[in-house]
Amino acid sequence: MSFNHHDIEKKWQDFWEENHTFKATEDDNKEFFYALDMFPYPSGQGLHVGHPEGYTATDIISRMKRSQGYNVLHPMGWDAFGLPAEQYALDTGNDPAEFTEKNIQTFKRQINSLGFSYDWDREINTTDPKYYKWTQWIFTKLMEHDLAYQAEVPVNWCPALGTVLANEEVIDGKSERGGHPVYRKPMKQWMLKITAYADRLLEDLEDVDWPEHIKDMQRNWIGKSEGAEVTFDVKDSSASFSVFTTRPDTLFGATYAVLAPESDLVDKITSAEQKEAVEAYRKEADKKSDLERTDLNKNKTGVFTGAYAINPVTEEEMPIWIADYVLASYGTGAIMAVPAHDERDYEFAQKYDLEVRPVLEGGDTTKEAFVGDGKHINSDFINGMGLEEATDTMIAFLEEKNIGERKTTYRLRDWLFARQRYWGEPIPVIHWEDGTTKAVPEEELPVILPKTTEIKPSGTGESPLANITDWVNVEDEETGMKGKRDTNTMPQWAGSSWYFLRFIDPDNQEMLADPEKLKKWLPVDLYIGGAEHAVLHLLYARFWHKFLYDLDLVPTKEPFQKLYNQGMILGENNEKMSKSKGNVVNPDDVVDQYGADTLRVYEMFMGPLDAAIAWSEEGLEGSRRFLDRVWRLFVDEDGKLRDRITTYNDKSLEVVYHQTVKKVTEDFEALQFNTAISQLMVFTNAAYKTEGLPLEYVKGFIQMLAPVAPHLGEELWAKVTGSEESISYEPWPAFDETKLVKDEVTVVFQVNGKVRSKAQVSSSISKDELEAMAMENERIQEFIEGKTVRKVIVVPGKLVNIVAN
RNA sequence: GCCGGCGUGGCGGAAUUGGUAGACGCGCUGGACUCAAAAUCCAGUGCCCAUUAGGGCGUGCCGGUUCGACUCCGGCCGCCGGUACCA
Repeated sequence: MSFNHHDIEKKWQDFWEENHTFKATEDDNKEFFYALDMFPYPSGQGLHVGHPEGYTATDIISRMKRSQGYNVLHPMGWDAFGLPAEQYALDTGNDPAEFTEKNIQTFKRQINSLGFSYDWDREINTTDPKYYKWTQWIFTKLMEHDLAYQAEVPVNWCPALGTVLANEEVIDGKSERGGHPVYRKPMKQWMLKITAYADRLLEDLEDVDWPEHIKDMQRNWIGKSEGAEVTFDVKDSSASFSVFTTRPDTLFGATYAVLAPESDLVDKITSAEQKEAVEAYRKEADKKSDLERTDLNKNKTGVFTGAYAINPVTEEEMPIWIADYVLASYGTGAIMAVPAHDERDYEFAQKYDLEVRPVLEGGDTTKEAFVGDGKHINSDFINGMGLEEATDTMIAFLEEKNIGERKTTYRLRDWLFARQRYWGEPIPVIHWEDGTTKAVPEEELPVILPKTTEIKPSGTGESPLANITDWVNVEDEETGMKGKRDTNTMPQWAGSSWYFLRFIDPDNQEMLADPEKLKKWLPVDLYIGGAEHAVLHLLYARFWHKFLYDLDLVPTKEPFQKLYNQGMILGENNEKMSKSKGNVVNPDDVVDQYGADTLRVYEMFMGPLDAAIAWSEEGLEGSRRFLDRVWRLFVDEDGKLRDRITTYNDKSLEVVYHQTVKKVTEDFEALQFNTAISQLMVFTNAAYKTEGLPLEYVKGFIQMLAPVAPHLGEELWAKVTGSEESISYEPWPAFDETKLVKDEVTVVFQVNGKVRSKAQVSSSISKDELEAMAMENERIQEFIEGKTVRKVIVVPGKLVNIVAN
């Protein structure tokens, strides 16, 4: 007889709900633990088998921590604004709010069917005005502190659709839907000045317990780079321009300069003869998207402007070119080219026959650029110096002459925060007829997203909100001044940048969260989610958190102390699961056929949490078999407790039990669930081979199993103890260090590093005794006969190695 | 190209202050139970040679350090993830 998962899973899910078993306690005598999952976007597809992997991991930790006497905050919510709902609305004419609500209900049902211990009293939804009031409020605070500003930024404008498209909606310069041409068009956009926090976002990575590769990805994204800014005068002109360089020490080798084609300076300096060529080139560059410009980087192109810059140290003339290998958006949008010591400049110089002047020893600049360190040559006052000294000397020189300075730049750019979409948080701003732009005051928040039956493109590039004139047009009650609401909405990243704070105090009407409560729960102790959010979500959330920290609204510099990324679950054919490949596993089917506990055990047992591993139906069956085996160990065919369970302890399971408590506890803590489960199996196998099962061990074992298989855990606990309480708050089992060691251990005897014999010995045997035993061993004697023993290595309790020749 | 990670049986994976390689599971083989099958329980299972006893080989490849290397060092090969005219 095996257990009926349909019955017991329903029974305990109902029990937990009725008793609010997982309502977070806030007892000041206990420690606080915050275990968080990246909340999902509730897509129409429903839950994927990948979702429960991370959710199960945090759930196991949450359940163990409750047992260990912590207050545990383990919440769930919905990141429910997003493009798919809007596209669905556009296609079908349905309300995205209704569609989203339906999806949420599906997700919630599926999540609950898996037995996660969420405190649903704290459920939040980013599309709920009670929630996004505070998202908007944070935006107004950012405005107040000059961290939100408007700028002209090019967008993907599709005239045929009358709308602006996201990058992922543009394929080869055409709209994904309809294949219409897409152009880059400058539009006024809200930007957030995340660059003001670049240094802190970089430095504070040192303080968090995150996987090193994720930290690296963030470091690369921020892309701090140190060097100097140098000003160049343009010959026969009052104009000048600055360049950023990481190698100011090579200034003597700068033989030409390049401006980004978009640079305003180009108009001023281009000579009459070159005007036509320059204009033609700029037009070409304009057509290319950023992606194309960087993609097609093998073949550099450019045009001479006819103007010359003066090299401030050599005072020689340097031709000024424009080329799209120089990006307007990085540094100053202009470079000094040192072809002898920069690969890109070298390639360009070769193509257009520009001078290559080596200023460093080493390498052969007739063949390729030399980018290493070397003694400076052809460089006047820095000749003979190495990289560091030459750089410092050059910067000192530039600063003294007032033609340059030490400078740090970042790859990180400001956050484009506006979307020309309907389904998002409205930007809480009014543009008044007197030309002023003001944030909506706090008491008028939230600015509610108006309901509409027609979500259609405005045709102007503005969001569909522009069509809703009653909503757009406002009048100041006191002064009668007229104004228009901003029709932009926020990107999906907005709501997810602070949701972990709201979980701490989800119903607060007065503020985003009570500081006292934040102090207790923050930072998040464990945050698990997919690696696809390694950069953007985590960087944005850190930025907002630091901003709120500066306003004294949150108590910690960093939001997430420990981060972990679950891996991907692949299809049985080892490929990414997708409908087209027909290898998608639906969690509903698994839960129906094998039960939630089986799914949880299987996903944790597959391998390391962060690995990408293929699904295996046979492996899944094996996990169910293990749970059945556990059930039968304690329960007989009639559903009665087996009389093997006894209060008498014959000690036959003592060592393995204490080892199991130690290993499971430590492995759970380290998120090594596969080896923890393996240890539970080891105990089960040992228990099958012995007569009596001490009650104490049975209870401890069930407690360790329960975080992974909670329904079975509760059911067995009720049967074994007769308790009517949940197992959730029973104190976690402890192990006794002195009982971990067996009296007898197997040692191996080696000759020249090869195992030749084994022996059972008392674990307390001395080194000398062990050595003597080895030397007397018959097999060993055979092997060392006629040889001279050179050395004997004895590792107590492990081995003896005899070196002989 | 650069950065990060990985490479262990038929398969998923264990084992790192250097000390019995292959825990645990899957699969497979045999046995018990059964009229039979399924399920279950028990046993075996890295590869090669050998009837056994036993021997040899073995953690991507080549080399090194060491009494002893999956683990440390040097050099290759392959795979995965991230990222890229970032000056």
